[in-house]
Amino acid sequence: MLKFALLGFLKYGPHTGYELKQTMDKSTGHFWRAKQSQIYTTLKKMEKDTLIIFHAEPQERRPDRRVYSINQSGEKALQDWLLQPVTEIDSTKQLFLLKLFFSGKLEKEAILTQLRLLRNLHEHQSKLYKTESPDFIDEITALQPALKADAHLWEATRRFGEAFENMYIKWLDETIAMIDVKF
Amino acid sequence: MLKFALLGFLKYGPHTGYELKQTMDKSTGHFWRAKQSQIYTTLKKMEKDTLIIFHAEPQERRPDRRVYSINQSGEKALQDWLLQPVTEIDSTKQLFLLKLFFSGKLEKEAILTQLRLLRNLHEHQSKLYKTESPDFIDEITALQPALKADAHLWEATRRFGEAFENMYIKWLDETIAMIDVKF
DNA sequence: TATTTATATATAAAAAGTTATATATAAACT
DNA sequence: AGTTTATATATAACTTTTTATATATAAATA
Repeated sequence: MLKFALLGFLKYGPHTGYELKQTMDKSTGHFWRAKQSQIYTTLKKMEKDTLIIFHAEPQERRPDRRVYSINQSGEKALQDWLLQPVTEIDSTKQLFLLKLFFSGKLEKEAILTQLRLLRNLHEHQSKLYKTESPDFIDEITALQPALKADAHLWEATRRFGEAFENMYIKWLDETIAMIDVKF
Repeated sequence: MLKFALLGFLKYGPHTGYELKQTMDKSTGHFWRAKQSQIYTTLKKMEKDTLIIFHAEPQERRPDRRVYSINQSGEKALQDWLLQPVTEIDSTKQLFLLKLFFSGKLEKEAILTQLRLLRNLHEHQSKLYKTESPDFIDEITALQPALKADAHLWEATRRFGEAFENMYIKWLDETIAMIDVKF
């Protein structure tokens, strides 16, 4: 699936592997990220499959910079994927829930400690979402009117993150309260 | 991480690979599942690493039933993992958000179609959570008082699923409304 | 001045997860 | 009577992802 993320970014313009990593971390990082090594190997494979091309910029005493661009068959693959009807809910692996599920034999305080640690982490994440520039849609629309729809959808994914964190913190608070009472 | 899920289930008693698959699908299936092939290969590896043992029950005209049990080093590995302080938020890959993020150039109706398809799926999932036996905690506590704490934590994971689905549907409705107005 | 961070490439090895396949019986359904 | 589902085992091949490592410069920070 990383393939489609990379095609998506390349649709906006040519990028090197390094740039794709930076861009991805900053934009889709909350719901889709990849290690640098995976990005490089996936780009290689995509180039072999002729979804993208690259031109090499020679550098002194370093490997060439490989600037990748999407081509027609890449654009088609991206479009097909975007239009392919959604048939399944994303299966999300929640490692923390797995841990909690098997924590029945731990001491009450040990369970509460884990829940409180996670609460701090989500509190922090929640603040990050809330401080992300709230008027960037207007800014982008002013500078690049062609990206107006894109900006609205990017903002929708940010709102998802915000809603997710709010839900998570509420659930943690309720679970902490439940354990306080029942354990 | 599947290793810890399997250790967790084996802590409750011996299971075959087949039984582990069934039990996992029914209990942690919403936030952690695995293919049968992965379960079998992981059990093999865990046995080699002496976290679990098995005794073979011969069967006629079939491979032996391998009934796996957790041993002391498996119990220690599980306990260490449960008590290891949580330091990170689960990184959840949301394929749908990725798709939406890159959908800015699609027609309005194409985006709305995808959002509505996903809404149906989440509506269905939400109902599943709500119809899961609400008084199973009392039932388990009556039959097996030793599992009281476990049952409360299992119920907490169910509540998470319910809260997640509610949040998701609300976000989908807001996003559909936003697109209706802004696109 | 020394260390760290950012820029920039890339590969090797291992772990985790998916898809496909093979075998076989019994019970339930059409 | 024929098909599907549930029970039960398991491997092969492949894809995806993570972890670790190697190289090298320039700029910023301590």
